[in-house]
Amino acid sequence: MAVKDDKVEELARRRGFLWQAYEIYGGTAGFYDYGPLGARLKRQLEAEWRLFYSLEGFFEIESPTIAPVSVFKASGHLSCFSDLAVVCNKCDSFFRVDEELTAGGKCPECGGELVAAGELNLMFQTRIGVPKGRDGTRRGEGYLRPETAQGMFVNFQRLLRFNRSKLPFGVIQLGKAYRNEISPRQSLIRLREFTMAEVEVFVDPEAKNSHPNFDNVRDRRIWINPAEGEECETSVEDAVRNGTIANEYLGYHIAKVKEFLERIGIPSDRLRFRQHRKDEMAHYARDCWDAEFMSRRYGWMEIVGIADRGDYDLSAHAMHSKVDMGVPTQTRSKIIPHVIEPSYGLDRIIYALLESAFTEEQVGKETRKVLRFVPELAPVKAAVFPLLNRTELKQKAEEVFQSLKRELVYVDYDDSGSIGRRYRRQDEIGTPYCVTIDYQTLEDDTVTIRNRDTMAQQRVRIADLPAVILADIRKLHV
RNA sequence: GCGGCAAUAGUCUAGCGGUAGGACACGGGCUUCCCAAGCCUGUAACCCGGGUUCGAAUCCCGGUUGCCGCACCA
Repeated sequence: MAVKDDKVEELARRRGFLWQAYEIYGGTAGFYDYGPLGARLKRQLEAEWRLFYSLEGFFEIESPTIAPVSVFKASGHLSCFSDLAVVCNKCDSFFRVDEELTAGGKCPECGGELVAAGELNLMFQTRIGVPKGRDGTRRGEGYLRPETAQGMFVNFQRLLRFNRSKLPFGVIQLGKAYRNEISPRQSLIRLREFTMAEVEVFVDPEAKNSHPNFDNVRDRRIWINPAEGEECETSVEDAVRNGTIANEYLGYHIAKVKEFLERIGIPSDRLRFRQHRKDEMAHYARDCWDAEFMSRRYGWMEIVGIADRGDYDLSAHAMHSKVDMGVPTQTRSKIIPHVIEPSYGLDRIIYALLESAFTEEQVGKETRKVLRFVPELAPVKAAVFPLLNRTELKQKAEEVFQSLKRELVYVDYDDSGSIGRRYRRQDEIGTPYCVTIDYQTLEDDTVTIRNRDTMAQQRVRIADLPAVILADIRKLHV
């Protein structure tokens, strides 16, 4: 609030998309509220995502957000998150303990002495049930999940049986995850509580190079930034064949991620796929590509991670739980499937959507601000106005409003101020269609539909209104 | 976490020790036959807690939040 805000974020706050959480108590960093329009935008994004992966034949589950410590001992999150931290007693610089940096060592910044600063744990810890046993021992140690993925791995046996013991199959999960970030910043980019949408594809490791639908994506063009070599545009097929992308499954899902992001309105010229270098890869990953969005405000930012997790998770849970995660095969002994995981950060995608939808243009002396959402995601699908503030027009407009609402649900009515002002209000929240009732309507039951992007109007019969608007919305779904 | 800077209506801001002002937005009314027009009118703010002072939005201290840099981002 202090510094002049970015226009997109100012609009998002003013019009009810995004608010700092717990504002009346001064706010809490890393937490955001979605206001009425933001929540609607997000719900619709989630619906599109479900639809997209359900069409792949994947099934959705919903696991708890709290898990006992044993899950994270197995997954590696506990040890990878619980490193000790040291702090310099001279300049207060803060470091994660490693071979070079230990308590008693020298600060690389100023040469001061490093002292232990406690545990650096990025997971929120909690207690499940009564925190102490009769003998005084602590128990019920639990954590808020830092990713939704573990819920799918720990249920692998159930899921496999559900799929009648066949590979491959895909499972999706959408929900909150929590990371106690040291310094959350940049609005929706680094939150402490955020929404993930994760896909786990379980595949026979020997089948990773023969995805049944690879033909559908082989010619897709993608911008890649590989760990070694130059950033370039390439086809999915070439990147897989020359080994830049490790296998067909990974290539296929990179292509699907791009398809989804384009569908929801992220322009492809602001998208690239960047490969992680060995030293930045997560503890579970063999290969990892980030879908990155070019933000005008923050530069390249990760919005989706597509990882080849190998058999890391299933093997780890098999070992810790002593439950067999193997899958019987016809010709070989049991195998542990590999996992290909596209993991979407939905809040970051909401930010990317807001930024890429936002445009300003000069109309006469005024600046017209428009959020050019794809109609599927627009939080208000249509608005109905009486041309003038006259009883007979208002009555008719109210009728049209009520009937349109039954079809489209998310419809606004507005009779305040001039017609131009009302168009602008709707432009600012991205409403794709504005329906205006004028005197001709009273004579022949036709209205004008005004298009958000072109500002052009067409006259249609009231009876045809829902069909005309729905047809336009569905056109985008081919 | 560290350092620097900042915090005034819904939004953007003026004021910088002595009655808190504007613009836009928003509500009500008038006007208006299609793109933020005009007129009248109304609502609305000094981040929180301490201190200094006769008096604090203003100065000092602490906290919170935000921005920038460093670190962190499994």
